[in-house]
Amino acid sequence: MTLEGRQLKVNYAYLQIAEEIETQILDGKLKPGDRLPGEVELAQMFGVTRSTVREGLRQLEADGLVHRPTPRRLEVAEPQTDKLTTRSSRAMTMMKVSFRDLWQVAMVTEPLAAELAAQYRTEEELDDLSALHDRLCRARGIAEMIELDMQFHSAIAEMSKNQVLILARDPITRMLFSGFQRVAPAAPNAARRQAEAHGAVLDHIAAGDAEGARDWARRHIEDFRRAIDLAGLMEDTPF
Amino acid sequence: MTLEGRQLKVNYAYLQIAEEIETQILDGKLKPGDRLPGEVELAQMFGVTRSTVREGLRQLEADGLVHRPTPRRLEVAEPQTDKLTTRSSRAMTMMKVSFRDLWQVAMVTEPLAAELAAQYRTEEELDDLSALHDRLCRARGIAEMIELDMQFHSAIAEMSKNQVLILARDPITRMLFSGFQRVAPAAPNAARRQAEAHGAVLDHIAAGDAEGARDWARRHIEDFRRAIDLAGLMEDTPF
DNA sequence: GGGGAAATTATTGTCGGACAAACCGACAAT
DNA sequence: ATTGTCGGTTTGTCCGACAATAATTTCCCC
Repeated sequence: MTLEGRQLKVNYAYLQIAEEIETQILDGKLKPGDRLPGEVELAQMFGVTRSTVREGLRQLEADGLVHRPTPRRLEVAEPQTDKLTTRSSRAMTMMKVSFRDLWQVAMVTEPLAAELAAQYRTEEELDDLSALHDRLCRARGIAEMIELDMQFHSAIAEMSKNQVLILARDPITRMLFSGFQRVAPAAPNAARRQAEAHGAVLDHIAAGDAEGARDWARRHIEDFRRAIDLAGLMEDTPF
Repeated sequence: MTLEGRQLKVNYAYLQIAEEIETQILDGKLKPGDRLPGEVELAQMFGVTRSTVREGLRQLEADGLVHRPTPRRLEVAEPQTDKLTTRSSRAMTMMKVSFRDLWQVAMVTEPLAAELAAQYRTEEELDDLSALHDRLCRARGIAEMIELDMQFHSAIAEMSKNQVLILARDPITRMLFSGFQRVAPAAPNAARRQAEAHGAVLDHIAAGDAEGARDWARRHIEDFRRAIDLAGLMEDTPF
């Protein structure tokens, strides 16, 4: 027979504290915005020293479950995408994802975002997107163009009203574009075609034509690939 | 002119330490598996107290950048998806994502996974997947079936060899299935059709037919939607 | 009486030291 | 070669303290 040696976790005090507060947050007993007691009080509540409490709080803080709007106000944080996004990006850099991996996924997320945006966009968002597109057309430097391009895509994702999609695609496009930055000089006339594609996507979203928006978005990302291919960066690890 | 008041972040000592170590890890000066000095030594290096070092380490630990294989061995961790996954799931729970959001994204990730799996699968993986499918066919309880179903999908994602996709889809399917668990009883004969779809996906992956695998995966997820629709859970917030 | 300035209080970040428990590595014993 | 023992380390936790500063209260003036 085999004795299963499940790793039993020692319950350190600071971890217990972090877990306790975490469960209370996830169970909804503590809601975003709720203020937490001071460290001394917490220490008394849990019967440990302030140092121990602090270590636990540092964890929760890093987890993004609590935050300090001002240095001495500790409250339950509301889930923020950017913390998670940077974390994901970091993981991706460490696991040395390839350009191809990023592109393959963007190839399905961006068209989906466009498709949904065409269905759920509001007039106001449409105006913003249009303004963004104008700025992009007038942009000069390559770095600026890429930055605006990324914003354009993000704006579309926001319009989809799909939190999951927003969360999932953000780190991906972020990395893709930041990697693209080093390729851009090799694809000089990508700019015009890019502007063209953006315009088409914008039009279809404005018209509420989901399929059209999706198809143009797909074409746009495919185009992206061509530029990367041209630079011979598709295979190796870009970061 | 406008003086932009960019929020300058006060650099607390424990944050500086965390950042310093973090950058060294991300820059590759410290590689996964590298052992870090003890806390006292770190304290001396940075010229702070051990307490301060500890708070910084707690942060890095929560970030998943370092970990302790054994309590007194601190080393650079290699990026682990599960830490990130749970974090994403937590964020999604808190932002109360809807079933629809999850489904819409799964609707593109799962077919992509199947498509890539058909191209890059190895014989060994194929055997494993097949075994998984057999187990699924013989499974009795609903909970067990759902668990195996999820594993089936994860296995396919692994076969895609696309780290980005794996990272992105994991929290999504995890939530989707865990939510599905409460719907399942309402869709009694979903099981057979599910097994059928799985079988078809498996066959196409085995045959290296990317498009066939993709289409069947899509059909499978669509089917999923029907079950959820049936339970009237598509609109509201499931978690 | 209300609004703003000054003073007070509370809380945080950091420090230094201390202790028991546990782990690690090596050595001895069977 | 496996097991038991031992000492040196390192960690988890604790205590107490201090300066800086945000938060709160008090006070003053209009």
